Amino acid sequence: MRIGEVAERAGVSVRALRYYEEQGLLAAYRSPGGQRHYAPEAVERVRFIQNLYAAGLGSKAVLQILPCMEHGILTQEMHERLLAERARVQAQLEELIATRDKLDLVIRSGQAHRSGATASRGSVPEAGHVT
Amino acid sequence: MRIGEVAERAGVSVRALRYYEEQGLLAAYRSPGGQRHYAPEAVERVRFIQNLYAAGLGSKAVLQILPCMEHGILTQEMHERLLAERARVQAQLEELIATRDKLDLVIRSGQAHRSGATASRGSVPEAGHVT
DNA sequence: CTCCGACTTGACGCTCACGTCAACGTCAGG
DNA sequence: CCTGACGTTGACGTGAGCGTCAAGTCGGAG
Repeated sequence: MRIGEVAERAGVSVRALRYYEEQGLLAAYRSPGGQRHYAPEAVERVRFIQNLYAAGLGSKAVLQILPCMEHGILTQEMHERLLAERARVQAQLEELIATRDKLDLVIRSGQAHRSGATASRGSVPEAGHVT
Repeated sequence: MRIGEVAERAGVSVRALRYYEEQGLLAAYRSPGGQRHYAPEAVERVRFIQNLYAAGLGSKAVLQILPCMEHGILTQEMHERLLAERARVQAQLEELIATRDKLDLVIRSGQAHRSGATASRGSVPEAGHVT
């Protein structure tokens, strides 16, 4: 696959893919003319990179974590690093849940202040969340 | 309270508080000499601002959402806006959970490749999460 | 009154994950 | 060979949420 197709399938820009290569996150074979060609697995790899970015990790962190995905070899240091990153993700997760619940409070209290009946189509948060 | 105390209690920098005021997110009374003085509630307000930032909202979004926290009045437009933001937070939440689980997979598979016994002190992820 | 730490207003710097423009090369179809 | 879509490198731009320095002011203890 060439860069445009990968970009479209993974839902990112072409520029982003070149940036990933520049950061050492995503390798590409080159055609004789110099064009990048990617293996099909690149698409999922890019999606995972996006996940890590969304989790608040920077390029350096992603660069250190990504190799472990592929070959599954963990040094002692990498193992601790992964645990630390997992903990950060988990903490961020719990903060996000708290924030979501605060938003729900505002929405529900606002609901009480409204006059007419508003049909709730499943998007209105109910009390007692599990996830 | 003056700005330094608010900053310390809320766990942010003095610069951040001035930035919030600049963005209209956090009002402050002024002493005759021009120094900022805050009500005690400012601390929690700042924490909530941080929560919203961490949830990926920008200053504009926070600016529109914050007033609803205080007086609890919701226009139709604001209600929809809040629902939309909640949906985004929820989506981000689910992506984060997926990312965490992927990290767990890497950690656990790496665990299998290790030689000796590694004492798990509750920090090693187990299968079958609920939250 | 003096002193010193906390505060003030600018204003510029920084990081990061790209966006965007310029100028040019590649490649498959007709 | 020609065309047009797609690709290349290089470089500068962007936006947000502050960090940081400069030069001066405020305010309470002694």
